Amino acid sequence: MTTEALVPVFAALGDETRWSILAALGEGEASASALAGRLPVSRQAIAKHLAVLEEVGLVESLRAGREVRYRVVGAQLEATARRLDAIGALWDRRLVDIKRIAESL
Amino acid sequence: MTTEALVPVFAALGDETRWSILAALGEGEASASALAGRLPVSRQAIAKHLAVLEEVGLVESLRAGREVRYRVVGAQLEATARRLDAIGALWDRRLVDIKRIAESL
DNA sequence: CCTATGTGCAACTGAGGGGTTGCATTGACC
DNA sequence: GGTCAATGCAACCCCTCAGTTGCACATAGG
Repeated sequence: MTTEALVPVFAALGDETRWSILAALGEGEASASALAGRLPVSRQAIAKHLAVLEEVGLVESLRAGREVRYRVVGAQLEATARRLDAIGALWDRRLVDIKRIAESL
Repeated sequence: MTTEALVPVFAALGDETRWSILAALGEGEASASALAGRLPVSRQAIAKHLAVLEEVGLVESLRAGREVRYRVVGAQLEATARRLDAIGALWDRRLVDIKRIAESL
């Protein structure tokens, strides 16, 4: 569930409208139509965004009769955050190494 | 230095070529021309990417005579990771609250 | 001084993505 | 069964952006 490629996740997070959707979903599950009532974009636009978000695991869907409710997946955000932090630490470590080498000259 | 809007940072991270650049810079400082020798894109394309990365604080530049060397900023990645983790935790907490409410019925 | 190399600026092209409208379909409810 | 609301699908527009080429400018080195 967390083995997804991470670049597409960032691409998904690099859009203001999708953050609006995530923020709205953060206050509780909602369907595409319900979200369309709260955001200044059409239902189809929201449906596309939800498809993107679900593709990268930031959101999950549940059928409830004729409607499809979406829920935010905090775990995916946290997993992404951990990976990002690990990479940053790696880069920092390398810079530290270079500095140490320079100081030892 | 870490008070930047975070959506543009994710947009910057949502591109494979930019990750290639970051990975290459992770092995040490380099100029745009040097990077162009290692990556399958033109120098100007890399220059544009570096401008984007510098704009969001993921990279910093240093003039060295006639060339401009770029360096990755691990701290910015880590700061972004922390913010991401905080948001994920918020959403998780809310889901927990909902669950607790449901169980108390 | 002349040449090499590294940058910067500008214009252009092509593809992808955000957004829209319209229509078909499916399921809930009287 | 008929109606209404929610979803799904498809075509389309527009704009952004990644990438290119071409040329002008600056600087290190012989």
